[in-house]
Amino acid sequence: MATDRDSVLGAAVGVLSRRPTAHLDEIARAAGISRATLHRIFPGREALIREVGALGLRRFSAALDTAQIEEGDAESALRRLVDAVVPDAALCAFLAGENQLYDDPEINDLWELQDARVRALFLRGQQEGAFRVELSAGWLSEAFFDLVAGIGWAVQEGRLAPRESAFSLAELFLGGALRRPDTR
Amino acid sequence: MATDRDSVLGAAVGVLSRRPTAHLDEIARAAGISRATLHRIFPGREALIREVGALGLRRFSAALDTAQIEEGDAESALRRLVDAVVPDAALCAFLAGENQLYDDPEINDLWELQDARVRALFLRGQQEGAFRVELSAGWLSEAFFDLVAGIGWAVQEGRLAPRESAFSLAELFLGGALRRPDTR
DNA sequence: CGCAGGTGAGACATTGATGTCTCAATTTGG
DNA sequence: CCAAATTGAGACATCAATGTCTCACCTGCG
Repeated sequence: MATDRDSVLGAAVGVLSRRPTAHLDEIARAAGISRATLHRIFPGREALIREVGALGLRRFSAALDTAQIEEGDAESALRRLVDAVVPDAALCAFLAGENQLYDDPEINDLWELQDARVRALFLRGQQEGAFRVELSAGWLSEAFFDLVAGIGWAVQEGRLAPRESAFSLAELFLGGALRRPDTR
Repeated sequence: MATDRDSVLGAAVGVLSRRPTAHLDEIARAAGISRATLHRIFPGREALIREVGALGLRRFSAALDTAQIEEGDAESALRRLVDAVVPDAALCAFLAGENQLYDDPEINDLWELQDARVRALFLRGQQEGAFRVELSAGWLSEAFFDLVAGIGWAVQEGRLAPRESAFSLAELFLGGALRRPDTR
């Protein structure tokens, strides 16, 4: 039963992260069920969207836990976070595109909580001297999420190999595009 | 007349980049005109969306021209591009969120053209030894656009000061989040 | 075999946004 | 000052997506 819901949610993510306005028909077909059954599982479109959003936030939160971002040095913590979050990049892409979700106070609070954890990581890294202080922790946090979403889109549309995605994200975000003349 | 269209398009961008599904009522009000007049200027919602998309691509193309990205060393060219594109970041945010636009072959071709120019810039930079070769030019190009869009959203929602936006974009994208132990 | 539960297909009704029209009010231009 | 043109407000019609219902069918199970 729970498996059923989750598999439907997974299919919904695949469709909605690309086209947030996809019809229920399309989502149902992607999930391999009929529109009637989709309605039996989720009372309506709004409920479905909210469930997908909630799933995304749960997964993101779980990734923060898995990566233990509060532990160890900040750079290593961020690298662990990249590895933990990349598998759910499509879900993050959905979250990034669906601003409307944040009208819901419950969703919004949950998001604030996770975002605060990421900001704290960057702030800690700045205090440790690992991250640059010229860029605000808030912007680092937001840009990180933008790039995670970008990874999700690129992988889904076949522009980026899944195997390369974690490396591409971590290296660009941490090291930037410029080649370092020296480097240890 | 042309001014009229453009000012309406500007207002439409402000609304649509945040909520791509905003009603025509809302867009008309944001533009300070009635829904009837909006309809007189643009035959329908689809036409309006397409016009906004076309405007975005024209502006982006103009930014590439202004920055003369084919001239000089790649890093400087990219810094010029950042300065040129940041004022139109909201428009880029709209383009990034409206995947549906790329169903239109005309829009899609125009996009391909601009994207190719940016990719060429990164490729050139890699050959010059300025940009890292471990990251594909395609990914650099895409990530750059993701961050431009992120700048657009962050500025619009007041999370980032407009004055800081060009700096934040250029520094994060070029130099990454890590503090460089030495630097030149 | 027969029954219960769940599913898919389709037929509706409903709803909300969009497209179209009219008309009075205002502005523009001579 | 008057005529023409433009606009805003509102009343519809239209249309597409959604929500709801029915019913036949299959599947699993006793």
